[in-house]
Amino acid sequence: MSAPNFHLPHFLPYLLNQAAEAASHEFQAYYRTRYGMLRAEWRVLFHLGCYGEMSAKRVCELASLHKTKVSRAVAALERKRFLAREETEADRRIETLSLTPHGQQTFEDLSAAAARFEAELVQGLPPEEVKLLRSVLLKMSGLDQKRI
Amino acid sequence: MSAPNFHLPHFLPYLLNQAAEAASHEFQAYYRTRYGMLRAEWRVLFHLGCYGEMSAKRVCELASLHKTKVSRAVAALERKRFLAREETEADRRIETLSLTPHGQQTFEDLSAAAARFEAELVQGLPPEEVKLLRSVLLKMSGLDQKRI
DNA sequence: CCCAACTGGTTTCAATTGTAACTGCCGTCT
DNA sequence: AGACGGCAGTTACAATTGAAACCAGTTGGG
Repeated sequence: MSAPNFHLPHFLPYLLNQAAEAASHEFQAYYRTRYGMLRAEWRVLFHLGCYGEMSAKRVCELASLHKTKVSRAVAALERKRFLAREETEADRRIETLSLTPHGQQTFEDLSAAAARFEAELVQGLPPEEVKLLRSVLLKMSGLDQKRI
Repeated sequence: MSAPNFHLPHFLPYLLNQAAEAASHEFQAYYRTRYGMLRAEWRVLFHLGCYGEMSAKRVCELASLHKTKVSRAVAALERKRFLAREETEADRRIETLSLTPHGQQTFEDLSAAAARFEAELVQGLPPEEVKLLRSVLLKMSGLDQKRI
């Protein structure tokens, strides 16, 4: 009935969102200004870069992105010649996506940048804490369940 | 030069975003379906509920929300009779925002729900880990710097 | 074989967001 | 006083997103 004395900066979903936003900020500025990419676009690019070719559907599942977002991201990446689509023989509904050399090169630049930003982010934190952080986040995100 | 063997689910900004999204999901469904609120709206509501009346500007700073988002959220909350604005005597540019009784009651319901979702979220995790998680996120988000 | 139900992916349309320009009010310098 | 610059908050317009309808292509039961 009376105010339950709720303390906002202890609320995990809020904390996670704020931390996520703060953590993504610099990287976002990098891929936006340098390659004109949107969030969904670098995610698709990185999935193909990290895991090799796959269908749009698979990207949706792995990245927890809605199919319309992926559809548009793929269209944009194709327009910019970062990826190519190929019709699958066995099932003509499915398009196999893969990076072009240009896309591959861009992925390499971006992943190097990502590594730098991450290093900056965790500098000052004890490695133990970072390790634990990763494992907890992996569990909470459900990313540990997804088979690649 | 060659593929730096970047592993996406180890990349903290990505992990944080995925975890944040997963963690917010249920609570989001709750305030959306039950009160038709948007993200910015519950954030404004919670700031007023937790910290008492303040200006829109102050909400922007504390919540790291852009002023247009806050402006629209305030308009929506006012339309739904959750908050009231009052012109400040000293400086007529500033509007002091405060919850109506109805808004207060809604805040109480939502914060109770939030507490339940959070409990569900951390159940299974050792309290130590949760404590550490919070402190790391607090640092990374910059929320620990903001004076209230 | 054939049609209904389903699936991968796209498009359409409305709702949400971001950027930049705008309003009215305040403070200061002259 | 009065005018220039700055600030709180709003609005207009374009870009992004989400929900639902849509289009092939595929599958499975009769």
